[in-house]
Amino acid sequence: MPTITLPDGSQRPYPAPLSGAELAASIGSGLAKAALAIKIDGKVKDLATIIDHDAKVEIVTRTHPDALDLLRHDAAHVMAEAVQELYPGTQITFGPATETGFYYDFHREEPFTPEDFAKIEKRMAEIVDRNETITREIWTRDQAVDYFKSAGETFKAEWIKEIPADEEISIYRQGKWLDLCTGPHLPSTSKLGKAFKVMKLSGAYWRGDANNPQLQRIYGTAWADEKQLKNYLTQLEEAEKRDHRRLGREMDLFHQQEEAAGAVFWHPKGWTFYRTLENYIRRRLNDAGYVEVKTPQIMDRSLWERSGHWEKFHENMFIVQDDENHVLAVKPMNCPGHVQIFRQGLTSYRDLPLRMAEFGSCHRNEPSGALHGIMRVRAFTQDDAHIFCTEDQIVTETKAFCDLLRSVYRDFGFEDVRVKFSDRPEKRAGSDETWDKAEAALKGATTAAGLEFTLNPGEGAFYGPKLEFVLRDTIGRDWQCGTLQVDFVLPERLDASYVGEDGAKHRPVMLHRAIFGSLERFIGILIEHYAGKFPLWLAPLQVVVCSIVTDASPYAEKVAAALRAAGLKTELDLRNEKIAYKVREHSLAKVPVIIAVGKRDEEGGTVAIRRLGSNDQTVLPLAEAVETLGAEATSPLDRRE
RNA sequence: GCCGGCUUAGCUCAGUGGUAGAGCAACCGCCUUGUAAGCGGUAGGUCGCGAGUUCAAAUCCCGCAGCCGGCACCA
Repeated sequence: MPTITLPDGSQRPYPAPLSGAELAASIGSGLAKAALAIKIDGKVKDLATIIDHDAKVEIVTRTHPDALDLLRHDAAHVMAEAVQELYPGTQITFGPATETGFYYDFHREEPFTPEDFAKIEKRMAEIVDRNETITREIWTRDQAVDYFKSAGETFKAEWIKEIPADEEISIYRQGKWLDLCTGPHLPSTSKLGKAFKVMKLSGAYWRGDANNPQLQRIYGTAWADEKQLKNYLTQLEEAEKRDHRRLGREMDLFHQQEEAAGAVFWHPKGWTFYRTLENYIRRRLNDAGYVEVKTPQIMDRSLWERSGHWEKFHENMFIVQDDENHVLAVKPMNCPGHVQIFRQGLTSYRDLPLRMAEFGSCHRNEPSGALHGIMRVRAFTQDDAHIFCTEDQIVTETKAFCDLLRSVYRDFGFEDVRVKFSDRPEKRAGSDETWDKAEAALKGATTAAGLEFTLNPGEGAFYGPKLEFVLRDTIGRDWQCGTLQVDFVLPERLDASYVGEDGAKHRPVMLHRAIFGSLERFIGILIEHYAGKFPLWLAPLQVVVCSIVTDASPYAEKVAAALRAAGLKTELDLRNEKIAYKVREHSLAKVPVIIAVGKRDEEGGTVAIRRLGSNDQTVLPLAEAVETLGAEATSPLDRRE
């Protein structure tokens, strides 16, 4: 005798247990038709699920927040069925829903190619039209293993053996096709609809391990209706337009070339931007009580051996050998160098915390497949610093860092910042006691800083646990930039010590921390975040002054000089071209302010200002324009006061 | 590093075995112009690199590199 509570709060008693489909039908025939699944006490289940107890139940239709996951998971199954029909001998493995769609990993000797996509999509549409009923069955373990083995599905068979004994083996059948799956699923393939598209192809390792065989992953996207699909595809195009590699070229910021794979050639405008960023953070660090240092690019192997980097990372380090057979390494990080500075002379507890910063130019020999524009490079610069402090100071230093970081991110328009806490990895240095201490300290400090975090188990650095700061850009993508890592290991290994109040030697704790992470990557993120349309204070070129007629050239020069005197990065365009031509060109180059001057302006002492993204102009007296733009170009550093 | 794709002029791209093409950009003229492309002309390429097949290779085969999309990695 279940009593069912619906989302509107109404309660319905039923004389006997009933399925989700029956429930939907009892509420209305329209709902029965639209129903895809039910959500019982917060869990999405098949429509065929029998409700035999009092429960809160929602009918999941296409517009329900949980519908997309369901549709996408079904799209994965429908695609797998299509692929197995089209390419006999292909083995199925896993196929989950993703944030924007789904994928399915297949094993097949012959590679799929993008030419297969249309064929697969067509067959998927046919399977939708066939309206195959989807049913759930519970099999015994042996039955399932036997079945998949005899069907030649070795991956599935292997997987079943590893499912914990107390879990049900559920099989979903649609038409002649079936898959091992926990579900839930739609009642039939027609409910999927046709708002899906097979998108791309890639390799993926069986169970995510590079030692395992490689599978072929086919990705697709799926939506509740055609409009959503179209909308998503448009969004992809928009994201492509703000690709930093494309904008970097169009805005003449930087280039890369194959003789220096994984490195950046900064052009004048790009380097101006870089320096703006560097100077900004330099001042923020200075204000926060950091000192800046510079340590050697190349240091002897022995130092890297002592620090522990050699053992763990030497394959990813650039190694050099000199004439006298010394083996050296180009620095992949700055911490060992900073410890060397710390070790010079005696340090008192009164000197702590010592916050040592460096714009450290590092090289890491990243795997070729990892490189990506200026976001993932082999030569990069960190806004790195190490805070040498006592254990007691971890909490206040962590809190101060978190505050600084959030304030910096806000200056770049990033309001939404999340924190991940990564604890001890399998391969690590230091004793379990040390790790207990480090993890407890960092957790305590994070909580004290008023931050919420999600746990990222086993993802810590080899020397200590870490916080990772993830920011969200204007188009909703997440980027991990900042980090703070507690390290009890390196001071020990490199023998850093300070003299305590008690006159005895103690080990300092090191906090490794960065806000941007890598300047190169952060610039890439900013380019995409702003789509190249930088706020005035960041723009590497702020104003272009264009003459409308040649006779106005002297006045244009005067205007440009006045802007430059006010500190604005200004260029002159005196070319013999129509003003519309110049406006178009500088707009495409994403110059934030275009000033056009002709005879009228010269006579009136005015300028016509056109802002990027606007089709209007504002005519202002020159002095007023200089003042307005000058104020707007002020760095947030000077606005703060 | 692994899987798949790609690489032709500065950029975007056409060209599937028979003398390398287009648009835009560049350069040179004309035009003196009021807010997103005025007009005309000129120049520009060892078709990523190397080796092979062929009378003949941008095109077919092999190797390598780089890039793109993922996977794995990310101190």
